[in-house]
Amino acid sequence: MAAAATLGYRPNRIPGIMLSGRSHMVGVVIGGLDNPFYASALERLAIALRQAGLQVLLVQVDDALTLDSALDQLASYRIDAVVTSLAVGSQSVAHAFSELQTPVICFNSSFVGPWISTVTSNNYGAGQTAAEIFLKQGVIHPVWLAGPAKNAASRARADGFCDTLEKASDRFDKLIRLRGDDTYQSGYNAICRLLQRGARPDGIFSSNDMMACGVLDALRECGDLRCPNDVIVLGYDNIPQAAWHGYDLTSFDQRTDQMVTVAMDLLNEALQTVDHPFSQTRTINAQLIERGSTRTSK
Amino acid sequence: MAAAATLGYRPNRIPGIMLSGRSHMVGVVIGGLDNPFYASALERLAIALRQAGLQVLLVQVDDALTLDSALDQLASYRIDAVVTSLAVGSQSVAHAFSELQTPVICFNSSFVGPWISTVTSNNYGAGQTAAEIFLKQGVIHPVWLAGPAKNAASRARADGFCDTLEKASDRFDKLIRLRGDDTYQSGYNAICRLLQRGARPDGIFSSNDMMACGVLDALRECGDLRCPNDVIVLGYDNIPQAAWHGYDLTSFDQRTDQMVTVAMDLLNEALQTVDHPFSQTRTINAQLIERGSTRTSK
DNA sequence: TTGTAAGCGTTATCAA
DNA sequence: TTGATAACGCTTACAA
Repeated sequence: MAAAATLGYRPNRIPGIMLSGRSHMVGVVIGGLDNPFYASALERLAIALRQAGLQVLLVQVDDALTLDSALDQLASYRIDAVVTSLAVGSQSVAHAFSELQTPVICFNSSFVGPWISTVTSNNYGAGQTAAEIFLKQGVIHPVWLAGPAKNAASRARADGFCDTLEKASDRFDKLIRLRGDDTYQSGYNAICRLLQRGARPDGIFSSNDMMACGVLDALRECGDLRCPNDVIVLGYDNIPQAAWHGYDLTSFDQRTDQMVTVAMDLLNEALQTVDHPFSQTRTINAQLIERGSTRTSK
Repeated sequence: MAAAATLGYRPNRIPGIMLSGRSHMVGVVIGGLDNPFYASALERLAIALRQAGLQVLLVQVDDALTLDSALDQLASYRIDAVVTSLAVGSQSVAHAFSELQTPVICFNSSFVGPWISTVTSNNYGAGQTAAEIFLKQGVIHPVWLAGPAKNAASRARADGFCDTLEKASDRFDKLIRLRGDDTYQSGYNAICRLLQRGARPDGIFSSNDMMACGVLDALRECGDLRCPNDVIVLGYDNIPQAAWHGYDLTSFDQRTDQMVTVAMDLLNEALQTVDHPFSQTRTINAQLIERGSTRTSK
């Protein structure tokens, strides 16, 4: 032991990988780290994985092409599993994951396939809650600001929101549907254009907080509608900026801590059922964080 | 080949690691992903490493204890090198890195040691530039909002700023020095307290953008000073939020793209001089991005 | 050109 | 309890 210490000997884990076929490495596939929500999710996930004795092999993905080659590489390193928080995904992505023959845990995304498990926020339910808030606050001219069409979570939020609005269609004007790309700027632009067209919304539900921040800045700079007195704004993700005094944005918190815990449970289960496709879905209720952007004294 | 395709065969890279001793994996040690600057730096770094054919073994570190055990694990996986963007670091951290006997590239941090190379922003020079802007804009009551004492980059910015102010000490009131911890809230609190004490600063240089956003919100909410007419504000990092309409913050861009390019150069050099300590330092000039928070018509 | 064998650093198994 | 040996899946060097 003394000799080992002086020589700076470190046991080599590589041979063990060859023997057991388990590398104790997990591929983590991410994209869009510029959204603080994903950055924070990655941080929590990395902590949880380290505590479980697993290494994080990080793969940054911007398009489907890099994903394919990245997955090939992950497979070559004999990773035990893949965790991904890719929001935007087609069925071809799901197919690429399934071909790995390795457990895949989808974090807040919604791929389906034999090896794929999912932990997701209750997007539909949150959409319903948003609609109920609009009802309670007496909103008449509602606006829905969607994320990219490929974002399944955004679609589910829209469904819950629209279905509930329609049940009370006598109390609402026709819903205005806008589309953004989940960035601040797209939220800003969408609302500026809307106001320039002369629309006077009194309730805006944004598919995520980044766009909602853009919405709030657009309201301040274009037109004369004031939040929350003339128009209330609701976001999703509860990013740190939502709590900044300049925004004070009501938002749905996805409770990433719970989601990570559940993801780790799924991961452990999947790792135990070795070489067999493992597929489960778990849903976490988002938690409404009420702030100034919906606080009106009407 | 046909058989390989049907059976889903993937070459195994693990034996190659044993033979060559090179894993083509690079340990990336990060912390504080809640700061968008670090999230974006990580994203760019991950892309560059993948393009260089290197895998990213991610290590999330919150304290020195996890660092030690994490480095042990990295060593066991026979990583080729370490890249870190840890902002806060003592000499004991540098020692832990050096013990790895593996090339370490410090990204915007400043550890010293035989195996350690560094690429850093020209913090001192940016501090000078900030002081010159204050001079030009006729600032009389300057404020410096520092980051954590352990943050070497923040100290260097302070040095450049203070040295230049002192050279023109006849034109400035005594510099007020505040301390934050690089978070939004600490910037907000620092300025609220300052204004409550009755101070009337007319120029605030914040060690990073997160705190500067807090500063801007504090100015809006506490006291009657307006930015930029009564007080100008300067940040560092040029995070996306600095460009948001609600902040419109003048900031120094560290040009992470250039820094990543240089870091990759250093990495390649270090990987070629195998088994020999490699140590170099490169500095990148930060670029001033002028926005509304310093645009005054005085 | 094709084929065989050694070796990488561990773990695990079986024999002494 | 201890010690020798096979095995993991490739690469490489050398022999046929």
